[in-house]
Amino acid sequence: MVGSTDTINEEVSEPSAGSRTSAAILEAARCQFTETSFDGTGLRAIADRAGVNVALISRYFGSKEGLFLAAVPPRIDMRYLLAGPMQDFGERAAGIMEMKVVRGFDPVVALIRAAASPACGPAIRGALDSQVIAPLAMRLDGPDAEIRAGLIVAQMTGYDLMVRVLGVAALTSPAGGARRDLLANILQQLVDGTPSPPR
Amino acid sequence: MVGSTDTINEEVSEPSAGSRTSAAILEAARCQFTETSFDGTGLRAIADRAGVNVALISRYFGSKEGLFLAAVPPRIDMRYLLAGPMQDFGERAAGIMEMKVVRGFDPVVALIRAAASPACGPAIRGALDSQVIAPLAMRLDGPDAEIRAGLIVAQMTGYDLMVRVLGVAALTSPAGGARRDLLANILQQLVDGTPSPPR
DNA sequence: AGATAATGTAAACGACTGTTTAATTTATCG
DNA sequence: CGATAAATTAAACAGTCGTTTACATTATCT
Repeated sequence: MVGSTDTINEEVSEPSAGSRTSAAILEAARCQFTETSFDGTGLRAIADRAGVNVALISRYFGSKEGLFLAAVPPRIDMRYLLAGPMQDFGERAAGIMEMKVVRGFDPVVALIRAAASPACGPAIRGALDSQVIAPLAMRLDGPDAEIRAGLIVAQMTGYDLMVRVLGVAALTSPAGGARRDLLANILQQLVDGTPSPPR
Repeated sequence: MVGSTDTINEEVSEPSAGSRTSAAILEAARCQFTETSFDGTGLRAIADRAGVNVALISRYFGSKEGLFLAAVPPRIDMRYLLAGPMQDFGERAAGIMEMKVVRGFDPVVALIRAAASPACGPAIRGALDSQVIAPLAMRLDGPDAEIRAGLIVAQMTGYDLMVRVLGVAALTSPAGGARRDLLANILQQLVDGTPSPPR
């Protein structure tokens, strides 16, 4: 605080003890919120998973909500999804949806589970509106761009709900290519703005 | 139990006191489970809402899970949706999705909220598989009927999640006709089995 | 009426919730 | 080293959770 030379021998590669444990809490919280919902997760379960005392959670993150917002911030990275031409959006999106989770933490699942809780719902809705639907709608040509963007997000979220939260059989079987193509196709139709179809 | 004449003056129009209160509990539980999630709902809240003692819930329904299953049975009535020609499925489905809830109880919202809870997830997945996706897939022609049925359910569930649980702006604005037509259209494309589109 | 079963009530149960307090250990630095 | 600050701990806080128990009330029926 006095001068910059005070912490000269604190290497950047060695974080302080506090930041190490807070990082452990964050990772444990991410996995726990993914597996159990926001309401269904107890602070003790997170603390035990992180190998840390319960009181440290309140100390570092103030409250359970504060921990959740720090661990699973309602920020969805749209850069990859919106990069490149929009005529390949369906392919890109379907590719993302097929990805498996590597380390127990699935932010989408955590957010979907938290969306069921009235405490977190408003924050998630706001993030979805401003960070996902609005940017996506801006990239869509044709009429009713916002509605189509909303339907795209609905399809993708519903897919995640079916596959990753519920584990519905029809979409979890290793059908591979066909499922991916169908998903890519239907999303692309919403991007292109399906004309009133030939009846 | 002895004879059928024992309960001769018990009119069918006047239910017993027990069934009246159990009905009150059920209605209160339905509304409460719709508003709050399964985990987030306390038995006291339900009892107060029904104007009933808490202990009666355990008496009549055994446990909280028993009450939930009795109040919000994971049974989705597919008769209307599957009645009539499948070339009008999109229209019928979109019409259903636009319906507003009348009396605080929205079974779809309650089920979606409950799906977030690991306790209820399996039951809901099973019901979805056997009662919704499978019957729907059986009515679909063409290849990958199961996957397409799953995607249809994903679209509809995601839509409900966006609109009725989160209240996303892009899909709640009173755009009316356009939204309904787009939804009907995209669902119908999944029914018809969208051919690999002209690229 | 009197016995019997059904129905409702108040209170307590132990277990868990998120959070706070006070004491203790550990590290940092003059 | 001794002082100071950071980090950690165990314990307790007041609540709520779902459920159970023992008791009171009310209806049912011979």
